[in-house]
Amino acid sequence: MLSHGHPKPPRTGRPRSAAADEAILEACRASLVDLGWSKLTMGDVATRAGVAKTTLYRRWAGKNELVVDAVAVLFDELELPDLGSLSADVQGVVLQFAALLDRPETRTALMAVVAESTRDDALRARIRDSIVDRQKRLVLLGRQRAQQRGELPVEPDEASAASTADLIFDVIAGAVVHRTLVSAEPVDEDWARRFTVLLLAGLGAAAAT
Amino acid sequence: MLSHGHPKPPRTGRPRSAAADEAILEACRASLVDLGWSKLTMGDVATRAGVAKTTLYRRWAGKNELVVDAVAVLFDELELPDLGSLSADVQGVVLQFAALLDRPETRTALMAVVAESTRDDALRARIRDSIVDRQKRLVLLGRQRAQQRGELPVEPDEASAASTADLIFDVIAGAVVHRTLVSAEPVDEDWARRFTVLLLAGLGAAAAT
DNA sequence: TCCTTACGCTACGACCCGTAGCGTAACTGT
DNA sequence: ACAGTTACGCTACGGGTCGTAGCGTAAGGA
Repeated sequence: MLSHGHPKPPRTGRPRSAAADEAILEACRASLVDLGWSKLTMGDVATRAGVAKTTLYRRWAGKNELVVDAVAVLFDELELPDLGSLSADVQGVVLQFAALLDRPETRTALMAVVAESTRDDALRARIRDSIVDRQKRLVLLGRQRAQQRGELPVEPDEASAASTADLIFDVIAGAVVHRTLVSAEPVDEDWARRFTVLLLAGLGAAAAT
Repeated sequence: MLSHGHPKPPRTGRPRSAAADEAILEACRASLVDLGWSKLTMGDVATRAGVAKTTLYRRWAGKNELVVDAVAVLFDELELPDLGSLSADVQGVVLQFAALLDRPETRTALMAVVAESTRDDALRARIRDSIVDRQKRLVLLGRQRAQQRGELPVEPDEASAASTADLIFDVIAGAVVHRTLVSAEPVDEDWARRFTVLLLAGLGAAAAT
């Protein structure tokens, strides 16, 4: 879904082509694979999608916004499979996130749009809404399940619970991204297992404090 | 030092101006602050540095390589102060790294060049040599000190020791970068303390495995 | 002094940007 | 059926950046 709170879908005139929307996003992802972020151009995406360049500019302000929407849908497939234990759940989501970062579209696009967002608050908000929150949801859901299983205590203080979740989220997402894109080494089962052991042990200690 | 193993410094002819080198890198950092990564141009850097645009291209292949070198020197100031305990050392290096990421030059440049490096192996090697290894050095030094203090056991297996160090490095650097640039929330003393508690407890558990 | 390399400067073709203008297509209300 | 409204495709354009070539000059070394 790319509805970002469109205030006015006008009730008259020719409606926008939903097929064109999907064709453009698909063409954008293909262009990311072939050309990468830096060499991707609006004209190329338009040509691949079979639409006019002006059509792109009627829907997106520029390259940044278009790529965020094109990549965001890939994060929809992130699910938290209930594997029976917190350890297995964490390991599963780590491997799932790593698999997403293995795709050439996300590799080249994710860091680039985050870099752009350091000077563009609206872009950062768009990334947060359509990408980051989708990941953070998994952390919150995973904690909830662990609490139901009795693996984690139910924190009474709501504010501290939220900041702990933020901490966990930054550690998980940050470590996987750094391992994949900076260290450029694979996130395999062995790494995921070692990381999960470290994280859960740390979680227990942090809760005791 | 920006010597990247220059194979042949020619022994004849007019030597390159070292003053121009420094002026260009300084101009590049200033341009990053004012314009950000995406709007930074080679022409603008040349004008600020008071040199001709062709002089830039004689030394750097393009914007990516220039910015890496311009930002790399900022990572020279990273030090591991001996604060007496592993906990204090980790906390100190986290805050130091966060302070570096608070600078507008690094905020806008670091993620951008990493994004570019996903499609450019030579660029990734340059980043590794001049930036990543400078950070990783702190992790190795910190572990060495902790082992001398008896806070960490000396691992007999060299391979597993290396991969553990890699894991720690990705967790620390990844979490700080993600917190700062993706979550866009400050790495203050409280966050650093909570993160350190989590990391060290996890480290102990990982060593026991 | 000659040779070699670096530098500043200008100019250039190529590419991409983002927009304006226009004719046409699609859908809506009367 | 018809007029009103919006989307679309297409062309063209000024503006900007890229990366390079060419030339004359400056700064060292044999």
